[in-house]
Order: sequence, then structure tokens, then C-alpha cells
Amino acid sequence: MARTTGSHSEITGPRIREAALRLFAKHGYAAVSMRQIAREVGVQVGALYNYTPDKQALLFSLLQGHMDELLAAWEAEPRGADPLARLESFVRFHIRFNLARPEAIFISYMELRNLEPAPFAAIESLRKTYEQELEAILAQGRDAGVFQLDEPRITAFALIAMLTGVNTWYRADGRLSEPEVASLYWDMTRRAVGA
Amino acid sequence: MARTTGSHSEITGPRIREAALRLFAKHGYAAVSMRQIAREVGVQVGALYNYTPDKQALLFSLLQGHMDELLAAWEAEPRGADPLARLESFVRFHIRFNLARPEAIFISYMELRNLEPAPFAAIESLRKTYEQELEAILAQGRDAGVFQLDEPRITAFALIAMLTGVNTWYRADGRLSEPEVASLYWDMTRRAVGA
DNA sequence: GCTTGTTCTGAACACACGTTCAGATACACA
DNA sequence: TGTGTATCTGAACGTGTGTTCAGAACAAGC
Repeated sequence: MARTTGSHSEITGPRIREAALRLFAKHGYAAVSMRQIAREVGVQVGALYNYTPDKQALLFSLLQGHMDELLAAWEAEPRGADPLARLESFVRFHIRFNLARPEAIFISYMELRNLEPAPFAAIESLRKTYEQELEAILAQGRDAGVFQLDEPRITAFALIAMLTGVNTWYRADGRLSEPEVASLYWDMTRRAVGA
Repeated sequence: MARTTGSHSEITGPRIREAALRLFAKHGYAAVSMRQIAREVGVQVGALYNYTPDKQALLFSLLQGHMDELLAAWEAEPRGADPLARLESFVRFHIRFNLARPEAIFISYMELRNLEPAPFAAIESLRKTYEQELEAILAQGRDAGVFQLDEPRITAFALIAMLTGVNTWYRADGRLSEPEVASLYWDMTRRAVGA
């Protein structure tokens, strides 16, 4: 009754994060207990506190990790030559990235209110950075005369909401493949911005 | 220490529902306790159980009430003569209705997972009915040759997600009025469906 | 003024919560 | 093989949870 055989922080740490992510996404942060997470990992509650100072820090860490990954992945994405190509890149990237991480996306949109003001502001700032990437593409396209829109920021909000909505209905074993879905959304996007 | 002066079910009942709606929207269903709701109403916990058999039934009642109201309001909306006019009606109705009830909209999208399977299915069915209203308009417009789209259902999902997103950023004291916002979204919608 | 039904209080129930910590065991390295 | 560190257990802490219910005070109609 103490350290168990085969126990390693490089194993237990990620397993805790994965279990927390899955449970938070399924039941909601407030509805999930630390004991539930521990049970999923196969460990006693106390052991969790070797990996997080408290429950909220665990949520924050998941959210921040996700946002960092999102921004890094977009940064690494090859960007198109012109605004139209860049917009298409964004649309396809957003759908591909989101469909690969439905749980992280879910908690990023649902559990922000469970953060204290300071952590909340930190995540909000990262999200804003991402939104501004799209907003910049839209503004450039408008200035270049390829997009017809008056409000780049609001258009960005509208498009991101539309694209993120894919996660609510898409099923990997459904009728349409992910690239097909991306093409459908790209068509709507292109038309919505008047290109 | 018993029935208090001026106490009436026609007064306390709605106040409980309003307090629950506000608190659920702000903190989430699981994070709100029955004692918190009671405190907001100015009553002891036990009194709540004159109005709901349990906590989850209170949530379900709020969700169902909201969906019924939504469907009834759309039913009462004057419908346009052709698919294009009907689509514009839908867009403006959706934005107007949602912006008037941000809290109900919020919990309708966030707290479904806190319902047991049967109540969940009941709400999902109502939501589906609403989505099919839009889907029907889109299919009619496509058949009439006024809309260019291949997938009415997916287009409906995309548009509803886009329109509902207004609630995440709109502020009544902001730069744009509600009708201005509705017109912006109507422009995007019209173009997205190729009309 | 009395009676009947409505509405609420106050206390209690059993259980779950997040968090802490001393002690015990396994691992890593000398 | 022995020593120090990393990791986990088991138990406990105080507090909060949803829910129940007997009894008390009010409202309404006669």
C-alpha cells in the first residue's frame, strides 16, 4: 500500500489528463469528481495531487494545452498565396483540427465559465488570437476587392461558429467523409464572403 | 416558522424557474445547488420541492418550456410567399428570438448532457423539429432553383450554428443594433445558399 | 370566527465532495 | 547491496449535496 509497481509520472501524468479530458467532455467539469478521474486511471484520489495543485488547475491546463496546440498547428499550416487561398486553408484546417479533437473542442467552449477570472482571461486571449487570424484574412480579402463584406470581425465570428458546428453532427462512420464535409463548408464559406 | 405571509404558488413558482434559469446559465446545472436557488428566491430548500419532484425535472421543465415556446413562436411567425422570403423570415426570427432569451438558449445547448436518456430524447426531438423547418425551406428553394446547395440538412446545421453564434458576442449596448446584425447575417445566409 | 387546504420552515438523513498527509513501497543509481 | 527519491495508498478533515418530512403559520371561503 504505497508506490505501485510500474508507476511512472510519464505514464500516470498523461493518463490523468486523458481521463479528465474525456470525463469533462462527457459529463461536464462540475459533474465530474476527482475520485471519478482517479478510478478511470486506476489510482487513488490522493495520487492526482502529485500532478495538479487542484481540480481547476487541471481544467485550465487542458484548455491551455489545447489552445497552444491549435495556434501552433495553424502557425505550421502552409498558407495560401492570396486571401482566397488563405481562407480556404483556414476552413479546411479548422474542420480537420476540430474533428480530430472533439473532446478538447467541447470543453473549450463549455467549461470556460468554470475558470476564475485570471485563467479565464488567459484562455480568452488565446482564443481571440485565433479569431484575429481569420479576421485578418477577411480584411485583406476585402481590401483586395475579392471579398464582399462590411464587418470582418463579425464575419469571422459567424464563420467560426458555423465551422465549429460540424462537431455537433459529424460522425466518422457517416455518409460523408471529412474532406467531403470540408468541401461543403468551403463552398458555403466562399459564397458567404462573396468570392 | 412555517408558511410565510404573502406566499403564493403563482408567485413562488415562476420565481423559482427564473432563478434556476439564471443560475444554470451562469454557473452550469451541476455547479448550482438547490440551496443556491432557494437563497435566490428567498426561501428554504424544502420549499422548492413543492414545485419540482427533483433537480433534474426542474432543468427538463426549463428546457422543454423553452423549446415549446420556440416552436410556437415560429409557428405564429408570418411566413413568406416564396422560399427566399421564408428563409429571410427564419434568419431574422432566429436571431430575434435567441437574443431575447440568451439564458434559455445557453442552457438548451449546454445542459442537455445532464438529462437522463428519456428526457434527453424528448428535447432532442423538439430540436430536430425546429431544424427540419429550416431544412424544408432549403429543400424547397433548391427544388425551385433559387438556392444552390446539395445538402439541405447539412446546410441547415451550418446556418443554425452560425446564427446561434450571435449570442456569444452580441451586446445590447454595442455598436450594432439587433436589426443591423440580423441584416448582416441575412446577407451572409443569402449568399451562402447561392441566392 | 372556524375550518380546510396551501405554503413554508427547520431539522435531519446518508452520502459525496475537494483536499491533505503520514507512511509505505518501488525505482534509480552508486 | 544500500541509499535517496519518486510515487502511491489509505484514512481522515470539514463542508456541501439532493432529498424528505412533521409540524407550524398563513390564506380563503363559509
